[in-house]
Amino acid sequence: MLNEERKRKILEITNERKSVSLIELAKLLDASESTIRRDLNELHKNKLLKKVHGGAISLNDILTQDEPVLQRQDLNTGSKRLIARYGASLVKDNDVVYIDAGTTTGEMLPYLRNTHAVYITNCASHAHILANYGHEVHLACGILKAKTDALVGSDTYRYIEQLNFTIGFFGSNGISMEEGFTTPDPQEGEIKRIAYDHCRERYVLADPSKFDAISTYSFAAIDKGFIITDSAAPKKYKDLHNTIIADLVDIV
Amino acid sequence: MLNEERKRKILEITNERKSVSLIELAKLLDASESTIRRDLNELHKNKLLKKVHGGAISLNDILTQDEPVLQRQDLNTGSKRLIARYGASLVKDNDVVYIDAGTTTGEMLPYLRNTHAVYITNCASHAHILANYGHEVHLACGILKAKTDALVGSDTYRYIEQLNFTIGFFGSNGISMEEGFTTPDPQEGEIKRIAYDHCRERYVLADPSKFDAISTYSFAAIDKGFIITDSAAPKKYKDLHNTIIADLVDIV
DNA sequence: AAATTCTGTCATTGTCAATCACTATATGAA
DNA sequence: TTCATATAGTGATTGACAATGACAGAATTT
Repeated sequence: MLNEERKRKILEITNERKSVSLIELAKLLDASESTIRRDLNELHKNKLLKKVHGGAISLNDILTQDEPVLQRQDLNTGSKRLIARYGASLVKDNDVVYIDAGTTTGEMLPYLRNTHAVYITNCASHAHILANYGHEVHLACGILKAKTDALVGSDTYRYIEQLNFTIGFFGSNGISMEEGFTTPDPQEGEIKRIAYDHCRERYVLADPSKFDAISTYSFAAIDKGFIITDSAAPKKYKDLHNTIIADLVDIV
Repeated sequence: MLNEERKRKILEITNERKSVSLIELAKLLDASESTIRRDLNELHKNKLLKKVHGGAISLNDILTQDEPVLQRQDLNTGSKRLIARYGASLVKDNDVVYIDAGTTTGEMLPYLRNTHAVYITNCASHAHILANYGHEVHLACGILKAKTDALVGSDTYRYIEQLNFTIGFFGSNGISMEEGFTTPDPQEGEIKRIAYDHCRERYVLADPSKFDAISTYSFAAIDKGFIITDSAAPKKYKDLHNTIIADLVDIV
């Protein structure tokens, strides 16, 4: 890979993920630690990212937002990221993977490294990112919603209806015992429902704040598919037979 | 292979892949490293690509990143912009507008102000931008190509085949009397062709550099639809009955 | 204290610019 | 026509330079 090309990718990855560890960059870009280190030093000198002990963090975010809170320990072990990484590790060769729209599933994208799988999504920005990682990506058709970049409507519905996925990953605004998985937008909910129904294995990624919340549209019952969360989830949800607690040791 | 022909191919490859190594170019074009090196030096001097250690990087890519640097007067009166603005001014209420993938059509997006029209495209980034301007946007399905963000393949073909557009805007890498409108990627070409066929009014946006160039895949004959260009176009093309010369005074 | 990450160094490999020799083509004089 | 000369494009070679990966010892984090 060309030097400049690699540096550009480092920037891209860093900005996309807000923060990234040096070792991960080395693996992702198939270069030695020394090389990445040199790149980071240069990019730091040019004020294109901020180099921190163990990796780098995006500057865009520090400038626009008010949370310079990203610290070293967050590089790999932040709760949301842990859940995302666990989910991503489940993708096997030859899988046909459905990726739901939303920020939670978005966290997964950088960790989806299996290029012997096919990815299908209804989110234009997810598709863009995955394609740039070199994956085969199929994007659903339909009406594009500006805020979420999600495709919705009858075209989207019919497109997904005709497909069958071996595995699917979903976000959910609310998870409750009675109402199951819920989402605020009925249009997006309909798409979630049909996609969910067409997956053989289903995983809902949920940080603990999602539990006991109920949103407008229910797209699946709670006992359909697995919930991936972390140890801070309420006990009654952790005790469900289909709840998975993501932990670093689970991820190879 | 002719000198000029080789240089044109180097540019094509570089822009298509965003970055390419010198050795790869030498193999692809069956020329010595020395020759490619000389070509790259020249192309770099003429600001047609960026030569970096080990190969070359497309300028298109860098330009889109540096866009905010462009001067305001360039934005409105540059030849490409003028063509794009003229094209955009043709959209009427209730139009069903097809927007082709590509940088040329991308220039149009900021000038598309008619929110009483529906926009359909096969380019994820175009769709994203249009949706954020508040338009109703339909995006085609299919396989997402990383470099161009264009959707291609049989799904895309079928999706577009079932639609009818009142007006369509297209880019073209080459325009010649004999071969008509041509584009380098056959997959994208097929989509262009079917979309072109399903438009009532067709406009090809072309800066003067596109004339007398021939690319791989021909998606339409030159007398089908209108060409929008500027006064610097070769006379024989300006004399065509279906060529429109974009001029500031034409745009309200 | 242990583990991880950082800095600086070194040998290796890859790339660069400059140069030379070869070929094909053109030009004009004998 | 035939020959010498000029010109442009190409491929190979070379020493100089840049990039890389590995490693050791220092610094930092846990």
